[in-house]
Amino acid sequence: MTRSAKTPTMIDVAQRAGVSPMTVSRAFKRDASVSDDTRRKIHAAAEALGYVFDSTASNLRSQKTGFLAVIIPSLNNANFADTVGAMTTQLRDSDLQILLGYTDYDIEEEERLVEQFLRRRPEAIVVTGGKHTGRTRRLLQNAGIPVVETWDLPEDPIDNVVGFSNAAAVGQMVDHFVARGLTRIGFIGGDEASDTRGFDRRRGFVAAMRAHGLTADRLIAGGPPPVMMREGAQAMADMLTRWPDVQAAICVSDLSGFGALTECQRRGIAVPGDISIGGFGAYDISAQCLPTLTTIDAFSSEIGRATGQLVDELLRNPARDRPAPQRIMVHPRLVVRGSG
Amino acid sequence: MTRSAKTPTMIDVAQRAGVSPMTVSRAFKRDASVSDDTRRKIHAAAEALGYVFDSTASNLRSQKTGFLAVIIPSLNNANFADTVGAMTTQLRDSDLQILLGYTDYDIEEEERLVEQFLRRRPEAIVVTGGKHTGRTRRLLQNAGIPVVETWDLPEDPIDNVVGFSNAAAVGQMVDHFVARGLTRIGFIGGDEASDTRGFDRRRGFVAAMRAHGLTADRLIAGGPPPVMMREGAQAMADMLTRWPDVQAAICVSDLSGFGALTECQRRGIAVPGDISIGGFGAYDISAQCLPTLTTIDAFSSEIGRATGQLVDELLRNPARDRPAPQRIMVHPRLVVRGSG
DNA sequence: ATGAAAGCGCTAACAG
DNA sequence: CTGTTAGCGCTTTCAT
Repeated sequence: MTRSAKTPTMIDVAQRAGVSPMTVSRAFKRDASVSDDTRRKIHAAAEALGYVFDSTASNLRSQKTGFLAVIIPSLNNANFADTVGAMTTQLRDSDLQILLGYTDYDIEEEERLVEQFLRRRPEAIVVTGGKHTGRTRRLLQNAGIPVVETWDLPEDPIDNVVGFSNAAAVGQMVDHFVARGLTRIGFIGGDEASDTRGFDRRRGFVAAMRAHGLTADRLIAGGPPPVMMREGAQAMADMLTRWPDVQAAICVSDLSGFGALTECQRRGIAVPGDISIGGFGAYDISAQCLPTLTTIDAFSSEIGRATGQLVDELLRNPARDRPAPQRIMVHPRLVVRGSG
Repeated sequence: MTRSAKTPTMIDVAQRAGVSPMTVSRAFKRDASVSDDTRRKIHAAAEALGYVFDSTASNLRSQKTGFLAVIIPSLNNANFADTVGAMTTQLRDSDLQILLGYTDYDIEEEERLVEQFLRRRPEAIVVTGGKHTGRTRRLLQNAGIPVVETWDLPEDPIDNVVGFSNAAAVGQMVDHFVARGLTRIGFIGGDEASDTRGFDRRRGFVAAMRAHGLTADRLIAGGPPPVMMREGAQAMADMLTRWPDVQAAICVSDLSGFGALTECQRRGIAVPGDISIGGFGAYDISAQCLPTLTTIDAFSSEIGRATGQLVDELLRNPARDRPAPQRIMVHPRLVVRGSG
C-alpha cells in the first residue's frame, strides 16, 4: 500500500470493490438500493482499507448534518441529564446526533453557544427556558430550523414549547402545606437574576401564598444558581435566624431542600415535627434521605421524550409544510413524603 | 430581497460588501489580515443579511472540524460532569468544541459512539476507562488523531492516559480503617462486568485486605452500574444480613455510601459507632450528609483540566512531530470525615 | 491587504 | 440496481 499516508476515501473503496463511488455511497446508507452482494463486497473493501465514512463531506453536499443542538443550563444536574437521556432514547432510531452544550445558567453564555451551534447547521435546536438575549431570539428565529423551548412556558415563544409552569407547580406545594394547617411558610431559592426557572418558582410561591391570604415575605436568596446542598443549608440557617417562627420551607430544588434538612438536623430541629420541608425535582436523594423529602416531580424524562418525538415529527416534513408551532404541556405532580 | 428563500452564503456577503468571497472568509477568522475598515464593512453586510458562517463547508475544505470527541459513561454523574466541565474551561480559548457522548457503562455502546464520532472527523478523542472492545481499539488506533484514556491506568494504553489507579485509591481507605483497628471490613459495589472502574476498586479492596492479612470475602454486588443510593441501601441491608459482625463498609461511590448510611440509620445502627462507612468520589453529598462521609477525592476536575491541556498541546503540533504518548497521573486523596 | 482558481469528499439529480 | 456529471460553501494556494 503505497498511498498509506492518506486517509482512504470512497474513491479508494470504489476502486477496490470494482464499483463506482456512487454505489459505495449507497452502500453506506440504510435504505438505498444496492444488491446484497455488492454491498458485502463494498463493506469488505472498506474494512480492508480502514475506510471511515466522512460526514463532513456528506453534510456539505446533502445539506444535512444530522445534528440536534441541545442547550441545558448545567451538565451536573440530574433533572437535565434525565431530559437529555430520554431525548437520546427517543431519537435512537432517527439518525440525529445530539450536540450538547451548557450555559452555567447564563443567557450570555447561551447566546455564544447558540451562535456556535448554528454554524454547525443543526437540523433543530432545543433550549432550556424561555428567557434569552435579544440576539439569541433573533438568531433562533432566523435559523430556519425547528426550535423547542423546554422546562418553561414562555409567554411569547420563539417556536415550539415543551414545558410546564414552574410557578403553578410550586403553588401545588403551597396548597399542600396550607391544607395541613401551616401558615408561616418560607421560600429558599437563588438570586433571581439568571435562573429564571428558580425565579418563576419563587413567583409561584408568592402568588399562592397571597391567594391564601398569607404573607409571602419569608424569602431567602441563596446566591447565584445553582443553589446546591451547601447553599440550602446556609439558607435554612438564615431562615431560622430571621424568622424563628417559620413552620415550613419550600426549596427551589431537592438539593437545597436536603441541605436545609441537614441544617435542621444539626440544630436538633425535628422535620417535619418542628418544621416541614419541600423540595423540587424528584431527585434520587429526595426518596432516599431520612426523612424522605416531599417534592414536585416535573417529569424531566417526559420532557425529553416529548421533545425528541416532536423534533422527529417536525423533521419528517420538509420545512415548507411543517405544522404550526406546538405547545406541549407536562404536568408536574406533588409527591408527598416524610418531610411534611 | 428576492432571494430571501435561500440562506445567504459568503458570496452574498461579499457582493454586498463589495469585496471578494476570500476577503469575507478572512474577515471571519481571528488572525487573518484584513483591514479594520474592510472587516467592519463585511460584518455589517453579514449582519444585515443574517448571514451565519457555515462550518460544514469550512470543515470539509480545511480538513479541520474543531471537534473534540469526549465519551463518558453517564451524563448523570457529578464526577464525570466535573471532568467535562473542567475540560471545557481549559479549552475555552482554543477553538475546540466538545462533542459529548455517553455509554451507560456499556463498551458495546462505546463502540457505536466511537464509530459515529469518528465519522465527524474530530481532531482528538477522549474516552473514559481503559477497557474497550477490540473494534474500538482498532478504530481509535487507526484514526490518526490523539486519543486520551481517562479515569484509569490501562496496562496497555492506546495512546495517552490521564488517570489514576482505582485499586490503589481504595487501598488507602482500607489502610485507614485498619489503622483505626477495624478488621471485619466489607465492600459494596456493582456487578463486575461492565463498570471497570468499580471492578478495579473492588480488586483494590481485596488486595489491600489480603496485604493486611485480613479476609476479603465480605463483598456485595449491588447490580449493574451505576450503583446509586437505592442500590447502596439494599446492599447494606444484604451486608448486615450476611455478615452481621461487619465493622466497616467501603462503597464504590458516595451515592451508594449515602444509601448504605441511610439504611443503617433506618435500622438504628450508629455510624460510625457501630459501623464505619467510606465512599468514593467526593460528591457534594459526602460533605453535607450527617454524619459526613469519609471518601476518596479522585480530583475529577483535575483530570479534565489536565486532559484539556494535553489535547491542546498535542494539537498545536502537526501530526508528524507529536511527542510520544503521555501518561499523566492524578493522585486521589483520602478525605477522612465523620462516618469513620 | 486582497483576489482568482481549484478542489475538499461526498451525494443530488438524472440517465439507463 | 448502477453509473455520470456537477456542485454543496468554503479555504488552500498562489498571485499581485
